[in-house]
Amino acid sequence: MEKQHSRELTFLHSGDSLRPNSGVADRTLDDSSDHVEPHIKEMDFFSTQYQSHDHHHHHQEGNTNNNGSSSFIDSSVNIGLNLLSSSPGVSRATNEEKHKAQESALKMELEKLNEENRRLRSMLDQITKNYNELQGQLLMALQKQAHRNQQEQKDAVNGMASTIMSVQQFMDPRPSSALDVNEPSGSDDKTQELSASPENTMEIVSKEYDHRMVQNMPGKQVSIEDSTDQTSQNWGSLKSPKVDQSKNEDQVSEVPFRKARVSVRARSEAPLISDGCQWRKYGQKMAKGNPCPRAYYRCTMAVGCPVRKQVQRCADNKSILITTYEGNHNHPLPPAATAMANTTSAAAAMLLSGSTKSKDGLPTSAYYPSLPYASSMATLSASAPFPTITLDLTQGPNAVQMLRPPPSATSFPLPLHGYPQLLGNPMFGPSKLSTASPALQLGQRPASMVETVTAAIASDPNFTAALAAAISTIMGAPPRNQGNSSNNNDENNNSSNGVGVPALPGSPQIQQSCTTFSSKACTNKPG
DNA sequence: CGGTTTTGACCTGCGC
DNA sequence: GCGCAGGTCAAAACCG
Repeated sequence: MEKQHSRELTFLHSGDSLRPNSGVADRTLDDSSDHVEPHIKEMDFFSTQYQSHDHHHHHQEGNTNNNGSSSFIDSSVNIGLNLLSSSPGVSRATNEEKHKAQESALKMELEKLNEENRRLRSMLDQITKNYNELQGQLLMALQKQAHRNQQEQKDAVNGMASTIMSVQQFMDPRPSSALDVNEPSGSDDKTQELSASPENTMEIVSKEYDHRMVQNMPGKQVSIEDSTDQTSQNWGSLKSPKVDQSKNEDQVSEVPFRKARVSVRARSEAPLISDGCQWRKYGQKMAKGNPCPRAYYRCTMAVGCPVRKQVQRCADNKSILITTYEGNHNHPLPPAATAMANTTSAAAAMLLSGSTKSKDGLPTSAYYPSLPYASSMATLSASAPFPTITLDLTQGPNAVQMLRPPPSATSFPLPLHGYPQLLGNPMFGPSKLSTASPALQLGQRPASMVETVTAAIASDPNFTAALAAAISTIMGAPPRNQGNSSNNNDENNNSSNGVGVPALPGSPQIQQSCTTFSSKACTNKPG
């Protein structure tokens, strides 16, 4: 079991080289240490892992040789084992010695375990980072494609020029961020806002985007006195759309879409999905039609952070946890949180960009014909006050699914094929394997992989959230891009724009107004 | 002691 | 205008 986690982690770590034929690793371990106890294997594996990570990707990279890398720990571990198991009949003195030896061996093991834990953590961090990076690239690619689609539609429909314009600006990383950022009078540092972190930049952009949506004007006019105030303004604007709306009739059509909602449903037994941010609960309410209370959280990572989220279990299926994010962080985010933010932002961006084109505001769904999964994302709910995107991670590979009745569990395009690294993702593991349609999902092949990874990572909600975010994003992207880009650069961070996307430490265009995991799919009432 | 959670009250929007 | 429901506030309780 544990051995398997390790393996999974290894693959994840090596990232793109994740392959179905994990048997290689199996063999390596099995051959070299068949008689060693599981936990020992684990240690061995981890350490190996770590080494390979730090130096070069030893064997995992493609070298199928099974020897080598496991010697280090094995030897040390074996010492303890031998001490433990050898010699049933000896004198007392020897026994005492033996005990001492055992003690020391156990201590050593403990220490090693601790070390391994630390290493694992760093590995997880790295993995998360890698995912984030990939995600960012994918998002960019996504945006580009969406942009293209819009252009096409634009050609087809001229009347929508203004809205498309706003979308385009939204898509364009540089201008938008540059626009608003330059004037954070109240904020500490423009430079900080600009470059400090991807998140920041994105925040700014998103804010601007909000305003654009509200005022239907290309940016910057809105004075962003203070990032905090700004965002809170946006937040407030949610409640009083009519005020802004009164400015212009044209905007009327936009108003309902000012705030996109990204609804993500995921199976989780945990009361709360840790997404890398710090939250403070500020309220709880019983929502109509749902026996489970809805909890309200506020981001406390920064003083004025306007981001809030709602958490509620689905009335139909209480194993499904629905989390709703709203607002933009006005502070740097940890990797895990970034992933989530990026994902929801991207989804919302897609929704918004698509929504701008549907003047009816009808519950349309296919705004991105060329994006198989994205198409299902951009679904608007006519009844909802805000456009809502539902990232349904409780379904199958069709994980990303917007406000649509889930297709029968049998249909399986399995985009995962294109995303080997996803196979090891806990997000799919726990949900699918344990509940929905186990066999169908990943059952036959790398099922074990998923399971093990799931088991291994399930304990780390942060990681889960991050991966969930990454996945949900990836799922919305065309498989090809993913396959290519994934391999390019896990470690290469920002500079690695295999996709040809502007480097940007973070996709500025992404972070839009608000991201929401809403419960509309299962609990919300129309109205 | 500071931060978080709990929980009832309050505010606001919306439908009738 | 009234009632309902969603969302927020804020004091008290709780926790590390």
